Amino acid sequence: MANDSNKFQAIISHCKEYGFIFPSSEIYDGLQAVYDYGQMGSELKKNIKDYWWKSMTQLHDNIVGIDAAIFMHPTTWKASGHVENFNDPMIDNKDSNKRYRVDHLIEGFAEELRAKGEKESNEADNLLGQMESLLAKDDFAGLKSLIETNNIKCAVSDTCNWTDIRQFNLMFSTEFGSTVSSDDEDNKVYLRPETAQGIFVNFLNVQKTGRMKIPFGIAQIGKAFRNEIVARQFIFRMREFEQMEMQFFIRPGTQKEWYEKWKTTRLEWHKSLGMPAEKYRYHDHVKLAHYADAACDIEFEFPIGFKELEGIHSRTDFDLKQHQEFSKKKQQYFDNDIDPTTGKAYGNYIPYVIETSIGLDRMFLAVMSHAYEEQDLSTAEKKDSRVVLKFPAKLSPIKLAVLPLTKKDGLPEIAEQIMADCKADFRCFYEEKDSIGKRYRRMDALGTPFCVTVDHQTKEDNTVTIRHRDSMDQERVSIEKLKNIVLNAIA
RNA sequence: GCGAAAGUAGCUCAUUUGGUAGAGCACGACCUUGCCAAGGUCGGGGUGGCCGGUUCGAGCCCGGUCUUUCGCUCCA
Repeated sequence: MANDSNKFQAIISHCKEYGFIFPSSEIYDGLQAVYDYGQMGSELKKNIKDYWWKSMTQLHDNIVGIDAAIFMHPTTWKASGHVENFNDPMIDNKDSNKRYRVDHLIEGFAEELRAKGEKESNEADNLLGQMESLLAKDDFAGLKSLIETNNIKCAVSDTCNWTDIRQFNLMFSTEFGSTVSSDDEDNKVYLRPETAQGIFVNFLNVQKTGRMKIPFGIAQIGKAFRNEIVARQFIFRMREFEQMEMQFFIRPGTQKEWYEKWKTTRLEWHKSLGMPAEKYRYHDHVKLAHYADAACDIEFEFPIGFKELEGIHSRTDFDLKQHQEFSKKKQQYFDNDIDPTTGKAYGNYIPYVIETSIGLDRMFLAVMSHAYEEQDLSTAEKKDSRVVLKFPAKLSPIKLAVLPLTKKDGLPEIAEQIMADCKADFRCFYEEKDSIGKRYRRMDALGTPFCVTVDHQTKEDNTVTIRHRDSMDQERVSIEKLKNIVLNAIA
């Protein structure tokens, strides 16, 4: 455990030192739980994105992508349940540090009263009535004094030593329009807490304009924002993060089989990157969210333990039904296929939905923490070690480093020529400083799968040595074969 | 939010009891070497997180504050 914690720290340091991830606004002491991707990190992140996008859209005939705005009509979040379910006033007991939802605390107390007798039962009704009116007015001071005058205690500490009541909003909000006052509720818009709703509200647009037939999916990659109470553990839980989601629309009654199919498909995707199977496990949800009839996580073994990486949810027709109700626009699909049991078309229905939702930043962390390796290369004569990022080649920020053995005798010129030949096809990096060994190690630390070295023999026979990151083996190949070797490895 | 620890050069760290900061790596120049890091010479770089107090004098003592890490708490 101590070791893994050290490893996690080492990864965080490595990410910063080699330009993968910086704390946000670091010159101002950073901003809690917000991070920036640097010159290497943004490449790796983009490569993960591309791999997901391609496997979802290009390799599935019936899945298309969209890119919906982060701002959405405020009613969206009433329909989705986010406004209702995730902005409860909370209160902490200072002695036990236990946090309660204010309504739960008071309701619990009322239940106790009710159990005592008729007189107390009336008091309870009175109490709940007061609570409702205070809640409706957002009168937190009034609610606190209600708790105190009734001497409502914490079940753990048995004291009445409470903090002020605070409102925890899951969603970030801002004002729409440049001249409105900030307390005007009508102009309040939210930064989306999930990308899914952008897909749901475009369900019919995509279905009709793309002439999509059920079953079909809509994929999207985008930022989402959540006011986590505690956001920590590097990029694992951030307030601003990026999701890669796919909503798959299906005929009602088939959700079980599609849920199972996507559960399997998604795990296969992870394994297709060469990540070991034992690093993954399913975690089935027992307590389901308000919109789901089945849900599981694909967990990955990070250095901080097994944690959620991707969620697969059977969301029923909850979202589309809600949007139909709030928008007063039908969210139905007409299914022309023949139902074998009735001999007639399936007709109109609101589709059911299977969601696959993976955190891009978490995927980044998974790839990074699996790739990171500190190796002891000591021999009897000499102590030696290296840090290597064993990324799958297709995800590596830099694919090929081109290194002239010396910076004279015309070797840099040949190296520049190789650069010119390759850089249109994949990311290359040129370096002529320092000893060749040092340059190899630097490339290892960035996860570059191939280094080619131009030496004096190159001038005679047009061959170079290509050095493989993981094995550190070298082989001599002709320059003209180089590009294909790399292209094959990253295909 | 609570508790604990930490904050000195880009990085990793030193500076015994308070006397105005050093090393290695990294970086720049030059020389040397030339297929797996750490050769030589020279050089640039620090208002010691920030603010205040004690003191003739503070990186070191005291108070506050910010940030980070760990644990608890919370989490669709």
